[in-house]
Amino acid sequence: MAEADIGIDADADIVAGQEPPSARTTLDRERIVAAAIAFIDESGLAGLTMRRLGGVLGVEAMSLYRYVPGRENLLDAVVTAIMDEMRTDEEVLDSPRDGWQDFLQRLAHGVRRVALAHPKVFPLVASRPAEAPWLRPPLRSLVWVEAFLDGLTSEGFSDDAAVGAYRAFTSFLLGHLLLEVAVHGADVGPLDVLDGGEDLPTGLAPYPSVRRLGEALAEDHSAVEFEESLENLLDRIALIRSESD
Amino acid sequence: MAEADIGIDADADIVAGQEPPSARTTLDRERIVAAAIAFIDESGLAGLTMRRLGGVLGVEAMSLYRYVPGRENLLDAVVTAIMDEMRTDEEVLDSPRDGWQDFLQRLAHGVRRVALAHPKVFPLVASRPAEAPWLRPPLRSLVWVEAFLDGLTSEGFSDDAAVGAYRAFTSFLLGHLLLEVAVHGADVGPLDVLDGGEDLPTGLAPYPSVRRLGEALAEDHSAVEFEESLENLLDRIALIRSESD
DNA sequence: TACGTGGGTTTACGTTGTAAGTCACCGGGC
DNA sequence: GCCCGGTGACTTACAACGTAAACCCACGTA
Repeated sequence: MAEADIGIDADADIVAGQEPPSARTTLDRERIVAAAIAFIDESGLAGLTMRRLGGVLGVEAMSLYRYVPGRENLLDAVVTAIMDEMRTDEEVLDSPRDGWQDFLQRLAHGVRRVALAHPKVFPLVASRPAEAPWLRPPLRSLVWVEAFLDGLTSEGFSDDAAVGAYRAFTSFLLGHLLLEVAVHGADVGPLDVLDGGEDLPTGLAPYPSVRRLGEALAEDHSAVEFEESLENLLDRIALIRSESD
Repeated sequence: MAEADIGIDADADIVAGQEPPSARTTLDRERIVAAAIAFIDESGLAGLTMRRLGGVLGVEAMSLYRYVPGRENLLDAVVTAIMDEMRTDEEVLDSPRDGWQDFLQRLAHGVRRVALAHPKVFPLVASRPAEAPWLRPPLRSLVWVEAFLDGLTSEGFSDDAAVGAYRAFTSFLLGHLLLEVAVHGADVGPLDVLDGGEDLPTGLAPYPSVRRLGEALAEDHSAVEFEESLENLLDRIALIRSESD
């Protein structure tokens, strides 16, 4: 940043009407990816185009291609970037300190925080093809996979038990968070507003149970369900651990 | 193109070489949706365009719009269509017969069969926005939601218990099947072949655990994991059931 | 024979991702 | 001072997409 005021030089138009303080340094990959995340966060994945993304960065679409090979690759970068946010999450540890349960609890909550922080981005984590079978969503970063496996084996898990735990853990997180984020109004396109009517009584006469339970079904108990399911998962993992001794 | 020689009457080509009895009558929504599913099955979602889909149906792209409002709507139709396949699945019951455990077992396996039959389509089930909070993926059909809820309440579940079970059930299925289908090579684009090398030893020196466990991680134990997790889920649901008595 | 209409085609437009070429500036050797 | 390569943006161009609108033609019916 820095060169706030420009005296004489050619950037007169910049002086005219731009973002006041920070401003027009050069582009770089990180800034692009961050802008993409912000864009998806508020306009949805469908609304993200190279031209528009260039737009918010004050730049022509083609300029992005100097730093990003293409849109697909950019989306990949987006998913790894949001998972990287967990590295600055104080609650998440990179290796067990107070036992593996605590370790996994923190990790799970970290992922959940990421998902809730970016509900429109999170489905990408699941739908992007993984380039390797060990990079299961939503833990799509070698760093975290390594942390997971190493963490558990250091806590007395056999190799097989660690792998089994990894599978169960990812499967649980993916399912729960995807649904939580979806009900939270996730993937809705760029500009569609949900009509004010939360009501249901349209043509579901033939579905009496749904009709009767509709209200209960609409309630959002994600948080407690998450805790309970996670607790249950940890029990199962404890079992896996003890079985392979 | 296509209808190379036309005799006198236009139906000559039909006589020539079509599906024996039914054949190239007019288009209709069902045929279009079926073609879309087949197309995605073998070329991936990314490859599906209105023009190409018209192509395989021997018709111009715009003709589809007489039966389908647009691509988005078509994709929605695709997901409800594949979930409808379960209705012809003999193993799946539409109401409990030998207890709710059996009922849910059959339902779960039915969904799994659908997912495995259409690995490239299944992610759509998760990523399409649900128009109502009670239509949680992957059970994205009122028919099945009703069957689920009614089935459980008829087996002595309280309303709350049925709803809780529904949430746990969908969340489990979604997570597990999405991952199973993903490792099975799901969303890969239209024409990218996975390179023959299944090996891993590229640049993951800093990840010793991943390196060591890579082989184990690549193994596919989805089937048994599915059974075990499902068993565990049913236990949890039994608990939910008894708690709210 | 005339007609309306259902089912398909043609044409056209705006938007997308991206390959290729171009131009403006800037810092460093003579 | 001058030149000059390189970097970082812009411009142009193209094929493909989704889809609106107009059209066209063969048919069943009157």
